[in-house]
Amino acid sequence: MPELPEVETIRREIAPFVKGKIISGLEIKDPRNIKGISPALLEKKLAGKKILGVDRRAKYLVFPLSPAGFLVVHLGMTGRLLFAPDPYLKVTFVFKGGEKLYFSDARLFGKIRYFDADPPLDLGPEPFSKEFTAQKFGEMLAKKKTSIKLVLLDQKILSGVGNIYANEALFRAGILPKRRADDLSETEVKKLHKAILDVLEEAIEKRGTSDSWYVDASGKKGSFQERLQVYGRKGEPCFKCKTPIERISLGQRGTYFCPKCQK
DNA sequence: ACCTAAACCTGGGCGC
DNA sequence: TGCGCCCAGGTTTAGG
Repeated sequence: MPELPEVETIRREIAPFVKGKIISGLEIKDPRNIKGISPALLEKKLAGKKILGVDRRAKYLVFPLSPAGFLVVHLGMTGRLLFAPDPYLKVTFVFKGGEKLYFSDARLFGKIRYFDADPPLDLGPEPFSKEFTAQKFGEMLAKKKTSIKLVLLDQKILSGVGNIYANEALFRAGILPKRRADDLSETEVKKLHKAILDVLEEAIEKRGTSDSWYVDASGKKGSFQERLQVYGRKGEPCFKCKTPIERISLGQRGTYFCPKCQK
């Protein structure tokens, strides 16, 4: 599923392609990913607008438009932005000159939105921003009584981390997913803070995790799935201590950990 | 205010 | 081979 590293990989790939292009229209094969605006009005709002660039805010892609407006795309779980269509094509963005960018989404959890003004996405700090310090992270965690795993998935606390990287960061920090967030020691908070940044950085370097659906805009898989240490490894031996990786459900999500390496 | 759980979706994997 | 069941989970919404 696309989390920060996957969305960032796509952003870097499509930015040079779309920047400066003028949207001439949409080809809507299935309108169900278009949210908060009718397909007809979306097309009217986009037609004739120039794309100024592509920003990433957590897992969202934001396309600022000229003379005004913002196109916002969230890939959900199986959403894709592609240079060539695939079998799950839903919406095609057509540019002046005839070039196209394709949005596909098998499970329809992705969202295409439009805002006249800067989109209010209600997100917590970006992991790579200067606001995300170990100290501030600790202050936020101290207010949360729920499990650290669920706090990492809360986009209002820290934005961009999803299920795969939450699991992996907790393994790297040696912290059990069900530990209460407000129970972590200062040392643990620092380790977790570093683990989050490290795992996201490495995953961007590897162009994301193609565990199931994710591919980049060219249709190519990432390679971070080869580096996963706990996610999806239920019953398989921990790479550090050989203890079988366990799977529990937290917040209705698959949660993987090593019962020996994580405390 | 805070937290939990259901709902949204459907392709793919699995068991029979 | 084919059918049916169940799982995957980011975000929103509803309920406690």
